[in-house]
Amino acid sequence: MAHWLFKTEPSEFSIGDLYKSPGHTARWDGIRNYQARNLLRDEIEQDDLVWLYHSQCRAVGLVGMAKIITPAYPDPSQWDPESHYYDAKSSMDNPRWYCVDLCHQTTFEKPILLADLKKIAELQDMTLFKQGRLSVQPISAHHIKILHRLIS
DNA sequence: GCCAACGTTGGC
DNA sequence: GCCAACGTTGGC
Repeated sequence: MAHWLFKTEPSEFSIGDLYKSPGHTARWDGIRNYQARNLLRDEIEQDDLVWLYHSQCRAVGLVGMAKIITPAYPDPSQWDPESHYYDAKSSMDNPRWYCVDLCHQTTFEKPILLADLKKIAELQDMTLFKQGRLSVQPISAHHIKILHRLIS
């Protein structure tokens, strides 16, 4: 079972919003970056775990965990002209963008702040630091061990 | 709000 | 296929 880091801007959709969603479950849509899309569509599997990361806010960092409860499926918002995520160039028979559904698992008592992650030498080769803008990232087993220590 | 880094677009 | 221009992301 793999672990992933998903970024979100809490002003748009926070871990609290996920918790408050029906069944603590929500669609993770609006991914519009090809590298992130490829991970979603080709690598991510049902039951994988997601570490949620809040960006563009006062307390930037990892805020909790969720589980992927569906395989990737075409993101319906790409065909919705009313949606901010509408993509006129995506066709039904060749969908360009994918999404998954997530179920909230835990919200950390205290977030693991980016400022603290930066202080841990063993974490400096995380994708988070090497590809700062990628909104869907793998987390290696080695890094997971270290992160688990930070929340226990 | 600023700005650096990065991704996308489009003319050639 | 190159690359300049432009748009977006995200920490601070």
